[in-house]
Amino acid sequence: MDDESLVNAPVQKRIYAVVRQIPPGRVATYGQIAAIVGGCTARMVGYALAALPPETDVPWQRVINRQGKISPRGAGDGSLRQRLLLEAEGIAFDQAHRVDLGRFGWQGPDWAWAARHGFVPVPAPDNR
DNA sequence: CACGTGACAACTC
DNA sequence: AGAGTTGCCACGT
Repeated sequence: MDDESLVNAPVQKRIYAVVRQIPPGRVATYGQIAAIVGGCTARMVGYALAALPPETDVPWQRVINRQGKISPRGAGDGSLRQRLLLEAEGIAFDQAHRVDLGRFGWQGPDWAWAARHGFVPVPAPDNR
């Protein structure tokens, strides 16, 4: 089915698929997405999200940098919108405009889902 | 805490 | 068919 096509799909498409699996009220980092997709660097994730249309179904807003902060984006207004969207989902920002990845950090997609898309083996998401 | 480095893919002309 | 341009990082020292 289309799911398997994902394996042959361009990297960006795979990234979108993973980001789409992030549940509301949860945030993931570029590096995390990159690690799940595999063979992809964190920057590639940023590039992919930057190429997303304004009406995409991909929750790009839930993807933030490793610092737990929102990327500055070119204009800067987009960052504000992203923050509002996250707050609307229940994500809390601290005084430093940072999100506690330990609380809201996404633990990764379901193994069954990942396996279905050929995202296995998935690198250990910091079992901590 | 700040700076510099390392590193890729997709789109358009 | 090829080349150039554009684009929301992470890590170590």
